[in-house]
Formats: sequence, structure tokens, C-alpha cells
Amino acid sequence: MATQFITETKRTHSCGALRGSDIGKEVVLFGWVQNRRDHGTLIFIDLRDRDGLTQIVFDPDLGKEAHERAQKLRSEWVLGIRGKVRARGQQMSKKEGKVISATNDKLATGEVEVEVYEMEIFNESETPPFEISEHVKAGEELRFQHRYLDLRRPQLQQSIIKRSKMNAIVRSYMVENGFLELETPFMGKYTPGGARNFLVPSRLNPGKFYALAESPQLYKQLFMVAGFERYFQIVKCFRDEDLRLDRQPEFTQIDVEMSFVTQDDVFTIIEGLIKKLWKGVLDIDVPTPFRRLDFYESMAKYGNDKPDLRFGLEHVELTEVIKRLGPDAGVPMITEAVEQKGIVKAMVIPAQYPLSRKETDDLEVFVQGMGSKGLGRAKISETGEWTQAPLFKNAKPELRAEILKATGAKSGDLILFQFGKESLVHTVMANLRVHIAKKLKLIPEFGSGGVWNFLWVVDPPLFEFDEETNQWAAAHHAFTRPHDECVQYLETDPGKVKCYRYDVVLNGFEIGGGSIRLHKPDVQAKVFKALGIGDVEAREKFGFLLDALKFGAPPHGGLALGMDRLAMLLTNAESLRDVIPFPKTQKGTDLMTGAPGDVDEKQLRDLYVKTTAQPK
RNA sequence: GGGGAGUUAGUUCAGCUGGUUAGAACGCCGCCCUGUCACGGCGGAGGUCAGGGGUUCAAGUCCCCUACUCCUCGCCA
Repeated sequence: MATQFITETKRTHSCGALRGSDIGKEVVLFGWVQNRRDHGTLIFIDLRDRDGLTQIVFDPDLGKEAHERAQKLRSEWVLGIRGKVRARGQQMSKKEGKVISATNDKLATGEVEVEVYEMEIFNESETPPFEISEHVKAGEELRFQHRYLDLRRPQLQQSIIKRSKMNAIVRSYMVENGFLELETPFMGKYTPGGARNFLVPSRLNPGKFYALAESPQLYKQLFMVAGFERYFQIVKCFRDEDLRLDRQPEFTQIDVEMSFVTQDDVFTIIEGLIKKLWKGVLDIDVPTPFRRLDFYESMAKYGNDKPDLRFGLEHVELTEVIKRLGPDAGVPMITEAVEQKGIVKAMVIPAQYPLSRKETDDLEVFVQGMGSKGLGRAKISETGEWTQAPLFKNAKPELRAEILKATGAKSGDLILFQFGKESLVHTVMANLRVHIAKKLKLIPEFGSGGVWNFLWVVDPPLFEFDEETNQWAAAHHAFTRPHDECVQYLETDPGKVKCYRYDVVLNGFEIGGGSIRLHKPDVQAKVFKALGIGDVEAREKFGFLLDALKFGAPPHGGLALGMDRLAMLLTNAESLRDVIPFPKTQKGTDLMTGAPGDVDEKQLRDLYVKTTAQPK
């Protein structure tokens, strides 16, 4: 008499659980058909659940009725089976013509199999649009349309499971350290500056809009003013900016804020958290404290504020050399660039990594793709001649000598140059450095633990000059605390003011950032003044925060870690999309649901909204 | 907003200098098979070459436009 699965017969083991020690047990497994190998009489099925694979065998001698129905089984059908665990043992192989071991070392459960005498087919499946297999690579477009199937793939599933584990580790660590998990609104008031906001029209307040929080920044500061002292939250943030492989319009932060702390106190807490995460997820001990790198040094050597320190290829600044030699240098293009306030930087590719002419040309195409006019190059020959160096054809010997001295280039080395507008030179050189490192395989593989190069980038400028508006703008936000010794420059020389802002960087990814906040109204006033923000404007934009700071705000600071990027790095994923269950495409669409979608006229009327988009 | 790559069978791709009936592998369907494990053997079905326009005696192939996907610069305090 057949048992009723689920209601009467409960699952006893997962598909990843059975071992040699379970031989002889009667078990019940539930799962999906991963694979079917039908030998006519014997039928092997790999049954899959989130925990693993178990081979189940249908043998007409042991369960005639089950075997009969097993012939129909196809990929992704959902089954419940009852049977007995047995050793795979030694079997006569027809292929080999002799008795061999039938165990499968590739499977955790490979020592055993389950002989089935009863089966219920919970559900059949249509042939899936792509195989749920590690061996077959379906395109992302198709995988996104059927994300629920894509999420069945063990690799992706394991990444999502790791994320769940990360959440648990974060919560337990933060709570242990006296942090309160507090919630903040997603729908808030639009505040200017920073990322573009998603807007939500208010039906009850015609013509008014909420802004989806780009981060809980302001609210978490208010928690400090309120006296909660230590706050954290694993929270969604929303930014309506263009996507990249490490950027999604909605993403998750581990948001942290603490009262009565210095920058060092924040670092210690975050280093401890990262240590726990790496230990818990990868069983790797991360050494602390992390290295600290001055912002300006980072820009000079690596061209950005999130350097990958797993390899060298440091940049060398040549601007001063060119300035010193003036028009006598013999390379008018470079001299001109410097005269127009540009900079000159170089990078040496050591002789042990020879690049062909074609490869170097490809590098030029690469930099041109970023807006560079070209790639200056000079190959130093055995005899010290400069070859493949049209730019330096008429360069004076002093210049060549100075460049060799500054770069330390030796015979056989290739020197690459960029010159021109500072921001472009930095962008191009920073990307070129990473591009070449990948090409030359200077970056250690993830396997065998990988190399985890954590660092804090510290002491950046509080302001940066915005050439478009011809004004100083906040480099981070207007509530970052300047170094005490820099306060004197707030009015006279804003560019000189460094601040307590910090980014935590791992292998070229900014995984988090934050600052110690300004809590003194008088200094705050000076910062607003430097930014050209008047009292009225400040009140209008940040009134509630300024008010709050007046009623006894404690010194405080914090940081936010990018949960998605952490997950991406911890799982060796190539993209954020591989650690987010339901990600969006580069145009911000969801290929499964079709979001964003149309709404009808009535909905828009209710919201007092009219679209100006032209119908297609 | 700019630059680049791509779109051919269910899937991943090949398709040369424009020229017969658009191919392969996997998957799918059928038959056979008692030790497979990405089983194997034999047979079969399956195509709006993204969409539109153009050049040509002739277009998957050349040109233009559009859509979508990806990478990237700008943007992301």
C-alpha cells in the first residue's frame, strides 16, 4: 500500500547527507531530477536539492512499479522517494570488461546510492530553456528571464546561501559589540547633492514626492543625537545612476554609526567584522590592523583611491621633471600639456613581461576607449637605445636620463606614458595598470585562498574644485569633520583641508566608506560658507539635521560596507549580479517581471503625475 | 550622454572574398542497453539568421536605422 508523501512520509535526509555510515538505513529523499542515465533495466537518477546530489537507482527486481514509472522521468521533475541506502561497492563494468569500483569520488555522497522501492512524482517539468548544469553556460539574458531556474544552479545557489550566512555573522558580531539594529525609512525627503534619487509621487500630497533613500546617512546621525550610541542595519539603498558590473540601482549596505569614537575606533570595529566574515565564510584569518594609505599617495602611485595592491606597476610622476627642463626637453607635446596645467605619468612594464608590437597597439586602443589621445611608449633596448618611441624622437639626453632615473627602467623594459588633464591621466593610468596586471596574470588566483589585500585609504581632501560651477564642492558630504589643524584653512585655502573620511578597499574594490561627522555648529557654518551655501539655503536643505546638532549632538562617526561587493568578493563572483537573487540589467530592467512597466492613466491621475515620454 | 562588443536551432557557437538544400556540439523525441555518473549505441525532429529599410542577378554575409544584452568613460557626496 502506497504511503502518502509529505503528509505521512517525511523527508529523513537531504540529498547531500548520506555517507557510508548510513548503509542499510531506510530513507526518504525529496528533490529534483538532475540527470538520468537509463540502462534499460537499471535506471540511475541524480537527485538534487540545495544540499547536494544523491544517486538513486531503480531496479525492476526491487520495485517493479517504481521502475516502470521511472522510465518517464525527465530533467527537473520533482520527486519524493523511499528506499534503502546501499554501498555502491564493486560492480562488473561492461565498458571496462572487469569488476571495478562503482563509487564516485566527485560526489560527497558518492560512496552510496539509494535503491528505490517507492516514488511519488510531485510535479513534472517542461524541458527547461537551458540546462541546469555547471557544464552548460547559458547567456545572462536567458538566465535572467528564468531566474528561478538559474537559481537552481548549485554554484549560484551556494553564493546566495553564503550571503545568508554573512547576514547572520554581521548580526551576531554587531550585537555582541553593543550595536542596536534599528530601522530607517526608505521613503524620505529629497536632499540635494550626491546620487540621483528615485522618486515616489505622493497621492495624499498632490505634486509632492518622496525620495527613496540613497543611504540612511541622515537618519543614522539622528540616532546618535538621540543617544542610541551604536547603530547598525543591513539595509537596501537606492541610486538612480548608470549600472556597472559592481553597481546595481538597489543594493545592500551594512550601515554602521557610533558615538564617542575616533577614526581608529571605527577601524577597529570594522576590521573585527571583516575578520569574522572571512573566517566564517572562507575559514581564512585576515590579519589586522589593515594597512593605511594616504589618499594623495594612492592617487600618485595608482591613479585612484581604491588601489589593488596585489601587484606593483606603480605610476611615476614626471610632471616636475618636464617643468624643470622646460621647452628644452625636446618633446613639445608633453611640454605643452604641462604648460596647460596637465600632468605627466609613466608606468614601467618590466622586461620579464615582453609585449609584442600588436599587444602594445592593443593597449593604445584600450586607452583611447577611455578618452585618451594615445599611448606614449618607449622600449629600452639592450644597449640603452629608446626604440618604438616616436614621441621621444627628438628628446634631449637629459630628459631620457631623468625619466630613467625616476622610473628606474632598465634595458628590456617598456615605459608607458600618459599626459594631459589630471583627472583623465589618472583614470587612464589606473585602468591601464589593472588591465595590464590581468593580461600579464600578475593577480593571484582565488583558489588556494587567494590574496586578500585590505587597506584603509585615509586623509582625503574635504573639498574638490568643481570646474563646471567654478566652486568648491564637498568631496564626500558636507558633514565630514576636517582635521583640527586644517580648520584654519577653511576660509583661506579650502583645497588644503584634509578630513576624517576613510574608505576600506579590497583588491581594487571600494568595499566601504565613511567618516567622522562634524558635530560642532561653528565649524559646520564655515564649511557651508566655503561651499557657498548660505544660511537660508542650508536651513532649507538640511534644516532638521542642523537643528538636531544644536541640541547636544555627541561626537560620532561611522561607515557603510557594500554587502553585495563583499559577497561578490567572498564568492569569487565575476559580477554583483551573481550574488543578488533578482538583479537588474544594465538598463535597470528586470527581464523576468518586465519592470519597470507601464501603468494606466488612472493610476497616474491618482498620483497627479503626467508623463512627457513619447509613445513608441 | 559618449565609445566598444554582440544578437544564427531549445542552448552554446561556427558560417571565409556575397553564390547549391544554413552546420557542429549539447539538449529534445523514438528505439536498444544490468553499473552508469556530463553513461553509451542507432535513428529523428528542430531555423522569422533580433526587427525594419537599402545595395545587388543574388544577402546570415555589405550599408543605414531601431530594439535588446554586455563592457567601458562620464555619472555614482
